[in-house]
Amino acid sequence: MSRPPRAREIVLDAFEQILSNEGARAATMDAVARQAGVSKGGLLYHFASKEALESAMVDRLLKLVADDLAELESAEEGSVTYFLRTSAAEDDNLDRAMIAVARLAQSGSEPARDAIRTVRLQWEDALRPHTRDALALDLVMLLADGLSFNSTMGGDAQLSSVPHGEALDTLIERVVGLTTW
Amino acid sequence: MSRPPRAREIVLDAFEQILSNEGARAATMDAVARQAGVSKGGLLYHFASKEALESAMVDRLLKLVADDLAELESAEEGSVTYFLRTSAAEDDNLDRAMIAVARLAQSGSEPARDAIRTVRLQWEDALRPHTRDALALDLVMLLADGLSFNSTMGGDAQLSSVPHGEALDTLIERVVGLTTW
DNA sequence: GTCTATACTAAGATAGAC
DNA sequence: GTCTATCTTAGTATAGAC
Repeated sequence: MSRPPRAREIVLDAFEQILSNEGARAATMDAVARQAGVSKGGLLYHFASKEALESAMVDRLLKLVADDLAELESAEEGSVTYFLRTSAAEDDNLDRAMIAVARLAQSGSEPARDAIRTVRLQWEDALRPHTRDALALDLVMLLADGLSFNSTMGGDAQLSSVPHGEALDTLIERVVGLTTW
Repeated sequence: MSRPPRAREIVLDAFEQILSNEGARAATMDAVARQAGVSKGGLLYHFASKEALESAMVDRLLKLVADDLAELESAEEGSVTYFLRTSAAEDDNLDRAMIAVARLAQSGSEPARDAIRTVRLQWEDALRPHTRDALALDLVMLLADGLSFNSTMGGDAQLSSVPHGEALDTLIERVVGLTTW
């Protein structure tokens, strides 16, 4: 509690970064150790196996989502607007963790897939009181899934046709108008 | 042209199936050969490398999308309805190929990622004439991304909260009403 | 608490028999 | 055209020095 072990976080950051930038295939123990600036032995002191590393990544996501759910409830702009806006982001801690865990999930990690499903349900429960009806909630969730999916597919060289900036703001505004009171 | 090589397709089916059901990590040459009922040597006669196998999978997707774009144009129910309905499907050839290539993309294959982006643009271009404006088109595309994303995350043990059946039909109907003439 | 050295395993690929 | 056998490399993990 007093002071979190720092090296663990650095290693986890490295794992997250490689997963995001290069995909699960490239996220080997070796690559993670190199990126984190520690030796393979050093890595394995902190995380005894790859599974342990993945599990820690999932835990990080769950923690960040718990924080986000609190944010969401108190968001000045409204919960749904906040949710959709942040679903499109790529550069905060939560989204990086989300992308990393999504990559693990698609590569075959069951715990990662469970986590993705769990956090989706948590967000859905949190937004239910703020949306008109079940249909409106479905629309909001699917839209967020779409935005999130495009974040994971984007990567560096994106320049895709997915709305961003002002177009995205307008879209969110419209959808919020349709789904909330 | 006269008769397509049958064994190739069987191997490709096996690859697709393992990618969909177990993820990219499990889709090894060995596993594909076993599933296809051929030996490793036999597999490598048809596909000289894993890269060749992945490339063939991408080609299959591009081919199926080309067919789908033709279907979409002539769909009785309307292009947008057709598009959204099929984006939620999981059990036709196109969707299986889409899920397989999405898994490859997330695991780190650049060609797979390019393919996903390409087909998204193709669909977007095809739907543009059928939607009200840029914002409506964005909404339709993101909704389809969300539906597609949930297909890839679902897998066998789904039972998730993603709309299906009648709820999905209603949602699609509403969105089509909002985005088309 | 972090490193080097090394063992073990699995994956991708080749050679050549049939 | 498909198989068996084998090689190489890369990835995970262990042991033990520092």
